[in-house]
Amino acid sequence: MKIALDFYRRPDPVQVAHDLLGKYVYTNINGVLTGGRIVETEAYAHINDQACHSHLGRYTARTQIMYEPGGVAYVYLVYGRYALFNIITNEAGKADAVLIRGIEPTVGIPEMLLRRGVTEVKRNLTGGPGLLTQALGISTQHYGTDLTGTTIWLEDQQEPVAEDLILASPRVGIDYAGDDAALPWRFRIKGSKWTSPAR
DNA sequence: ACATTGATCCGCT
DNA sequence: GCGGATCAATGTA
Repeated sequence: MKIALDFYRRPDPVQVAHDLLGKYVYTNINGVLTGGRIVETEAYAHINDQACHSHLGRYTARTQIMYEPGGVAYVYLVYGRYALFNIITNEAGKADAVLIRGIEPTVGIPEMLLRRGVTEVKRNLTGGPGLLTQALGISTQHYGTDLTGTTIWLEDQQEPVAEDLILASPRVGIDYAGDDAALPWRFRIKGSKWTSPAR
């Protein structure tokens, strides 16, 4: 089942990030299907969260898509090298987002190896936010893509993740956010070898 | 128009 | 465990 808009438009991005674990993300780019199971996410909120690009109503050329109704892709370049794939959540004007940080590859593995320029199926194929975008072929040209369309979409395969397998911890790489960096808004499936290295 | 800064990854120690 | 790559977006003037 493709995930419908009401899933993304719920008001709490932390809940959406939590619920995305165990779901599947697919891309069909240049006619090639690739995809995998989501094992790591992070939530960003537009209020009371200095780490979020839209915090306190910042509205710029980069962040304008965040103010759309939930269910579109927010892709941006970080450190001049890596595209990061976010899902916009909540209703129009409430610019929340969930960053997809890690997936377990399931479909189109040969193509993903090719795109990543590696030969082994191990963590550095899709385990990390800048890596899974390369593997899935997601780039900044997918900024604003409708996630209920046929280029990038998510599916619920009815494989819920047991609550005691979900690890909530502080987000990484956002020291500039002050106290908000301590919020436990990073979700991982315990024991998955496809998440970012432990910290 | 210019200077600063990252929601990261990789290679070397 | 640490530092460098590398550049678009953002803030400041």
